[in-house]
Amino acid sequence: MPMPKPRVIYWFRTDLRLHDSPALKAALDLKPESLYPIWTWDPHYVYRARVGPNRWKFLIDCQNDLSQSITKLNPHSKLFVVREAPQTLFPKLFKAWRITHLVFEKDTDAYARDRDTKIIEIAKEAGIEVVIKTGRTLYDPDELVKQNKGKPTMSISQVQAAGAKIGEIARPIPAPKSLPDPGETNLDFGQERPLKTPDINAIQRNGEENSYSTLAGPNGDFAAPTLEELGLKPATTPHRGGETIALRMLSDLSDNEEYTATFEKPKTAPTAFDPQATTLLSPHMHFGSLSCREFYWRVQDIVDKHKGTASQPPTSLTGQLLFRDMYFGAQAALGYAFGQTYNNPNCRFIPWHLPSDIDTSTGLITGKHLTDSATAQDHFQRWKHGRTGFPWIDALMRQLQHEGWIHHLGRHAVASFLTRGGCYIDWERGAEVFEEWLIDHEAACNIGNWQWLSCTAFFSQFYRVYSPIAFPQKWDKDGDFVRRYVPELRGFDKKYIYEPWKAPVADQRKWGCLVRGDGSGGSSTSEDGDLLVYPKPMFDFAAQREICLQGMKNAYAVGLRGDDKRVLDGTWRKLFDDSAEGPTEGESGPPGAMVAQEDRGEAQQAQDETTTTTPVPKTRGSAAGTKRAAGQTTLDGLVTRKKKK
DNA sequence: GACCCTGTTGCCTCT
DNA sequence: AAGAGGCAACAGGGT
Repeated sequence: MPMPKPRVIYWFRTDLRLHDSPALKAALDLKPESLYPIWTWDPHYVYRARVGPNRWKFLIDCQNDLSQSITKLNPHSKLFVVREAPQTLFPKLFKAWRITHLVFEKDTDAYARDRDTKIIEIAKEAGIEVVIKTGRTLYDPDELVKQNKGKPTMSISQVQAAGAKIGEIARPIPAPKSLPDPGETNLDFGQERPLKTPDINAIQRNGEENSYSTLAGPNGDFAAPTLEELGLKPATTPHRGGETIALRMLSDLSDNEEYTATFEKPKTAPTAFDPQATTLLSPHMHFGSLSCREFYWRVQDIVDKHKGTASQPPTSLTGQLLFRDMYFGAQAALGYAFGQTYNNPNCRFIPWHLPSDIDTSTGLITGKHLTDSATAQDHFQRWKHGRTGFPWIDALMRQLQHEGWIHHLGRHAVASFLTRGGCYIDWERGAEVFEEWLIDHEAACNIGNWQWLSCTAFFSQFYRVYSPIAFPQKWDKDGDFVRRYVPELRGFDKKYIYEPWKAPVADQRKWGCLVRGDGSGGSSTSEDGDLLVYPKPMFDFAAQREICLQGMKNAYAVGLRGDDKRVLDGTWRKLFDDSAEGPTEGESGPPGAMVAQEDRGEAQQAQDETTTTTPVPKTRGSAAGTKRAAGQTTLDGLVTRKKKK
């Protein structure tokens, strides 16, 4: 019996490009009779992962651009976006389109591994040959871990040592010059629709989510969806996706040889916004609209030309990619546990405020959090929505929400502020907000960076606290960045731009904005005329910094990791004073840093904004009262609390 | 065990 | 005006 000619599904995921795709090359090397470029509409992304309209928009840009590029190579082809989960869709497609091979790029994200394992099983059962190639990172994360003695990669030197053992980073592969036709694209089968609830992205929508109404979309043409089809609110980001744009941006970068060769990340300005000080290529890296090897070699060839004056990893441009690989290696080694403190052997345990709710049957965080302190909950909301009263922090958070991107050092500033250097709130809360809003959200990098900045893993010098006043002044003495994103303060003298509450009220009036309240009334006009309002700072930063330092010092001295038995069973509390910062009262309690809470119905929980729950006083134990009365809005009186032992 | 060095990106004061 | 040193001090790897 002659071998059937290959009929191949190429499954696009986080590799939305034609240039330098090792997996796509493998598909073409099969010399297929038919090649189907497919995107499957995974309900995990639609309903379970946090994705705001800006990242959706970037993804759809990438899909449309890729589809057009495919059509340019073969007018009969395009990106076929099929609106069903891959687990149920593929068996039907295999049959209907007489598929022989399934090809895709390896993905080591925790969820992706689970999904792909299942897909491989399904394909095997259907007699389909599966071809998987590494291509998302410089090195295969699993190989990197293997060469790092099987341990998660926790420093750049480990990555460099393990990478050296693997060998030279591959040169990019040119884009294909032609693509085979797809075969027939009949859909003579039913559509399996996912459960629409729980929908973690309900708050992102202002319309009905309709993307599962038909397999091939509303026009039956397999087109990429629109934000309207997804029922999403309009996107506000000025940044655009797609391989065409990414390659142009890379060319613009490499045209500027001096910038490319001498780039040092810590010297770039987080306050620059027109244009930004860094490459803006991170979202393209995430969606694969630019290959990391394409970027690596374009830069490295320029660096080699400028020996002597060129910057070196880790601060150089290629160094940034090494950090990316480092975080992928850590994630590949730890799986789901990488994304949380609970049960994570690599992560320090610190009893932050607003701890994650944990499903003890799976050992995984649920995506909800518990409110141990009404004050912390208020701080969190004010941080998230850019009304802390610290202009530098508020400007960054507003830029993040509106544009979906902020400079790396800006991320440091807001992350330090939320966790170890300000609010003493769980880094997992911050990571969730970044997941929701960043257009370049990469799970491994986001989680890793939050652990870094909160000093729970990768980094430990917690006494290096970022000041919301001094830090931005290194680059922006005049406060132009604040004026751009916090327009209420546009008229303020530079002397007060980072500390507007210190300005005399007469000057505040003259400059058109009063500093008062907590920002809950918005930034519109005050009751007395045309004056704008900007909130007072939500705490005394210097005092709060001391509280955090003491808390960190104490937690470090206790020295627990996330997988310590005492963390798992809640008895870690014995090791902390009741008065220590965080939900530390009593000697035993719920797992992790969870706090007792009243039973609440699912419906009630779903009504709360994303992950928040209403504050509930603790009832455990007689001595275990609330350290802070619900509704308390300042930390006055706590700042002089004496040190533990 | 003691010491030293390194670690992408702190702040403040002094020179 | 850029750089050094003090601040009170971390982990991890090497000797």
